[in-house]
Amino acid sequence: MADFDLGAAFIPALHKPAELLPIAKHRKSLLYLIETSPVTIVVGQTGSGKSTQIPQFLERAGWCADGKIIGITQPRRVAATTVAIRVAEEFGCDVGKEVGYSIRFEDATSETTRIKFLTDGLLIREALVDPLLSRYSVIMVDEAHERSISSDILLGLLKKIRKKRPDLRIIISSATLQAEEFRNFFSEPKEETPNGKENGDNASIVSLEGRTYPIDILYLDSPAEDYLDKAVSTVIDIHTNEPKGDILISKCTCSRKRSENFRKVIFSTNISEASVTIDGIVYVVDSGFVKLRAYDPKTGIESLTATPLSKASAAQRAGRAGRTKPGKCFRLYTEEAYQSLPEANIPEIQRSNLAPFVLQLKALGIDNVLRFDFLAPPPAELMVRGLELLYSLGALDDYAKLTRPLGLRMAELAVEPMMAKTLLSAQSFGCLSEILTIAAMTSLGGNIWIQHEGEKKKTESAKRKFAAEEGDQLTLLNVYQAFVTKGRKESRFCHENLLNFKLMARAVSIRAQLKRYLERFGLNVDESLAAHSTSTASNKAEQIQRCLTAGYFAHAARMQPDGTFRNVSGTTVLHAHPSSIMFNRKAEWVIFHEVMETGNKTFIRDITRIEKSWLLEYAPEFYKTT
DNA sequence: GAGCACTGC
Repeated sequence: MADFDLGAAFIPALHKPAELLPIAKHRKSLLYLIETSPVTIVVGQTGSGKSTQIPQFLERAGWCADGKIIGITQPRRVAATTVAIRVAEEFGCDVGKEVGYSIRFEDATSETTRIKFLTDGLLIREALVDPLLSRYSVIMVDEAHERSISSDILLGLLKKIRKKRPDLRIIISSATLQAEEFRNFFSEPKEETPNGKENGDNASIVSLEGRTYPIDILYLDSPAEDYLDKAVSTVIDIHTNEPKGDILISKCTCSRKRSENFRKVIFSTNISEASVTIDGIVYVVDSGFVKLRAYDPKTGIESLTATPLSKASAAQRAGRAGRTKPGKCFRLYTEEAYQSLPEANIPEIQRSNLAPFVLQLKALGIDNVLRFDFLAPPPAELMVRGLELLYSLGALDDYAKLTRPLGLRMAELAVEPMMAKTLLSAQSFGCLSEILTIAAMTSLGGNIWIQHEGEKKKTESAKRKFAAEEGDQLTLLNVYQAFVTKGRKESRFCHENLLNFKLMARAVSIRAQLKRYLERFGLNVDESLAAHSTSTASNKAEQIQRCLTAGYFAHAARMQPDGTFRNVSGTTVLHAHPSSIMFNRKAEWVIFHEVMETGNKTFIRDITRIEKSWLLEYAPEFYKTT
C-alpha cells in the first residue's frame, strides 16, 4: 500500500511555466497578425497569459530593435506593478531594467527599459508631452472591455495617432462579448468594391482559449422578495448540499462571514469582478445588482445607486466559479429577468462628470471635443456641462479655446478643475502652502479617520481635536500640519489620533507632486508661513476661505432654517454629511468639495463657511443673474 | 446621525 500523500510531499508551482500556457502555441500566428495588421484585438480568459507573454513575444521578435519600447496599459496601479514584476522574473532581469513599470509616484523604468507597464491614465498624460507617443512601437491596452473613461479616451487617441504613425501597432485585450465593438471602431468605413461592400481589414480578432472549467448556471423559479435573505439561504443550501469549495457572493455592499468546517464564504462588492481573483472559488452567488455611479448633467450631482447588472457582468461573475474545477453559479433572479438585462453596462464616459477629460482633450490639442472620435460618444449634455464649468473657471475662452497659461496649467495639475483653479489662485491670496495641503488632503477621496467597531465616540473626539471653526478644509489642514510637525510623519501619531497612516503618507506624496508642478509653473511655495502668530492666523483663515470660493463658487449652498442646505438656485435640498465638521453646525453660506446622492438623500462633503459677497466678488459672471 | 462600487493622474 505505497499510497503516499502527494499533497504533503509536493508544493504546487506558484506560476505555470510559460511554455505550458495555451498562448505559447499561438505565438507565430499572433506575431504574424500584429506584423500585418495595425490593430489586433486579443480575446482571452484570465490565465491565458496574454498580458505577460505577448510583450515578451514582441520583444524577442525585434519590436524594440530601433530603441523603441513596448507599452502595456492597465486600468489599475496594482496590475501594472504585479504584471511587470512577473514579466521581469520570466525575462530574467530586475524590475526597472529591460522590464519596468510606471505609475503615479513610482517610476521603475530606465534607459534600458524595453517593456513598460503603465496605467492608462498615465499614458494619456505622456501624450501631453509626446503627442504621437513616438517612443512606442507597440501599445497594448489591457482590460479594455472594462470601459474605463481613460481607456476609452486612450483608444480614441490611438486611433488618431495611428493615422500619422502607420508603423505603430495597437493591441487591445478584451473579453469575448466586447471584441466586435473594438474591431468596428478601428475598421475603416466600408468601401464599395467590385465584389460589393467590404470591411476594412485594419483590425483583426484573435481568440486564445484559457483554462476554464464548465460552470452550471442556476436561476430562481420565481423572483426573490429580498435578495439578501435569499443570498443567505442559498449559502446555507450550498453548505449543506454541495461538495467542498469556497463561495463568492457578489452583492452591493461588503461584509465578511465564516461558516463551520472552514468553507470560505466571501461577500464581495464588484471588486470581485475586476480587481481581485480569489483561489478556490467553486460557487458563485450573484445578487443580480451592481452599485453604479452616475452623474446628472442637469443638477451636477453624482449618485450611487444599486441597479440591475448587465449580461456581461453576470458572465464575469459566473466565470469566477470555474477557475480551479467545474463550478456552479446561483443567480438570485429568474431566467426571464436575465433575458431582459442590458448586454453591457453603460460605459463610464457616458455617465460621468466630463469636465476633467474635456480639459485633458483640449490640452492634447483636440479643440473640437464634440467631434472627437469616441468609442462611445457621451451625451451632448454631459459635454456641454463640462465645457460650461471650464469656461466659468476661466480655463476656456469665449471661443472654447484653452486659455494660456491658466487652462493649460489646470490641465497639467493632477486634481479636478475646481481644485486646480483654487491652487492656481492661491498665490494671489497669500495661502499657497495651505491650499497645497488642502488639495492633497481632499483628493485622498477617502475617510482619513479610523473607526473601530463600537468606538464611534472615540473617533469623534479624536476629530474634534483638529476641528476648525471655518469648516472641513481647514480641519484637514490642521490634521496635516500636526502630522508633519508634531507627528513627524510617524505611524504612532496616527495610531494615537485614530488616523489612517497610509492615507496620510499618500497626502504627503500628492502634496509634493503638486508642489513640483507649481514650481515648474514658476510659482514659489513659501513654506515658512506654516508657523504664524495667532493675530495673522484669522486673517490667513479668511484668505483660505476666499481662495476656496474662487475655485468652488459653482459648489455654493445656503443654509435653511431647518438646518438643511439648498443650492444657489434653490432647486435642490442638500444635507451636510454626518462626517462633516459642519454637520449640525450653523452657517449661512458655504462651499463644498463634493456632492453625492445615495439612497434618497443628497449629501455634501468637505464644507467651508464663506460670505455671500465673496461669490459675487470672485464669480460675478456666474452669479450675475441671481 | 451616514454606513457610499471601483479606479486613476
